[in-house]
Amino acid sequence: MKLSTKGRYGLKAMFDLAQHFGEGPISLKSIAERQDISEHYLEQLISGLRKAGLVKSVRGAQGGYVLGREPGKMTIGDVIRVLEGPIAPVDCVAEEDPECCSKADYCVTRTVWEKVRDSIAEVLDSITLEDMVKDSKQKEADRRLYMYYI
Amino acid sequence: MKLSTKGRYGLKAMFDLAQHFGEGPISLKSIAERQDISEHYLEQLISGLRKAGLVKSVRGAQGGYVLGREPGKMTIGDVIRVLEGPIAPVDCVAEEDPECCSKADYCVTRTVWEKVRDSIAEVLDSITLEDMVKDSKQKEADRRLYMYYI
DNA sequence: CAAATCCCGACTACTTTAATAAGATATAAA
DNA sequence: TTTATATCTTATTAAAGTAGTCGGGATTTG
Repeated sequence: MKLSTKGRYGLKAMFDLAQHFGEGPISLKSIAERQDISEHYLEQLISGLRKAGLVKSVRGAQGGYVLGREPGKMTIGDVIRVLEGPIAPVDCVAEEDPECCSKADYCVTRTVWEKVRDSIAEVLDSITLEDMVKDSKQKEADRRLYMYYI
Repeated sequence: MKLSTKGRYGLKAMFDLAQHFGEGPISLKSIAERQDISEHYLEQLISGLRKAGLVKSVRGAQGGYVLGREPGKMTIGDVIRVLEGPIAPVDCVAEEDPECCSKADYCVTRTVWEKVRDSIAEVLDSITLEDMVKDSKQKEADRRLYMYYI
C-alpha cells in the first residue's frame, strides 16, 4: 500500500508550481533543486503530467512549466491519478473499467477494497494545490511567530 | 497504491477461517481450494499470521488453522498490518517510528499523506471479520431471493 | 551563434512479487 | 505401529516494477 516516488515527487513538483503560479514559466532545474529531486527523473514524471494537460511547457531559454489551470481548480486526486494510475487498492475495484473476476458480484473482500478506495479518493479529491499553498504559508507564519518568541 | 497478493490472499484466508469459526481446525488445502489460491504460497502468508497470534495452528492429520480470537474481535486492520506492514502511503507517515526526513515539520505533502493514512486506517479498523461474514450471508440471502423470483 | 531549456528513447542496477520445490516434523486414525 | 494427513522451514527463481542514469535532439532567447 505504498505510493511510489512518481506520486511523491510529482506532487512535490506540482505543489512547487502552485507556489510560483503567476510568475511565468518555472524551470525543472529550479524545481528539482528546491524539492531535492533528480532533474532527469523529474523530467519523466512531468512528461506524463504535460500529456494529461496538468502542466503546460514553454520550450527554449527562460522556458519551463506552468500549471495547466489555477491551483484552486486542481486537486491532488487529479495529479495522483495521472502519476500513479486510477485509485484502487486492488485492480478489481479500479475507478474505470476494473478487471473483475467471476466472483465480483458476491465477493465480500471486494466490498472492503471499494470502501478503502472511496475513502482515499475522498481525501485526495477534497484537497486542491491552493489548499496546500495556503497550508504552507500558514505553517511558515506559525514558525516565524515561534522564532519571535524565543 | 496497490495492495500486494499478500494482503488480498491473506484476508481471503482469514475470512474463510471466520466463516468456519467453531468448526475446529480448517486445513490450508481446503482454504486454498475454496479461495482459489496456491496452497504453498498461502503457507508463507499464514506463517506470519501465526507468529503474530492471529491464527493458531494444529499440526498433524485432521489439523489445520483456527482464528486466534473471535471474528468479532479481529479487524481487517489487524490482518492487513501483519501482512503488509504498517499502514502508510509513504514511509515518513508510518504508524510506528516513521522514517522522517529533515523537512518533516513543515512539509505539506506529508500532511496530505497523513490524512490518507488516517482515512485508510479508519476504514480497515472499523470492519471486523464478523462483519464480513454477516455481509456474505446477507448477499447470499439476496441472491436466493432473486433466484426465487425469476 | 551560444546558452538554456524542454523532449525522447534506451539502458541498468536493484528490489519486490509471486510463486515453486523439497524435505522435516507432528499427529490422528487404521 | 504404520500410514496418511498436515503443518513447518528454508532455498530458489522467473518476471515485473522501481528509481533512476545517460546521451543526444529540438526549440527558443539573448
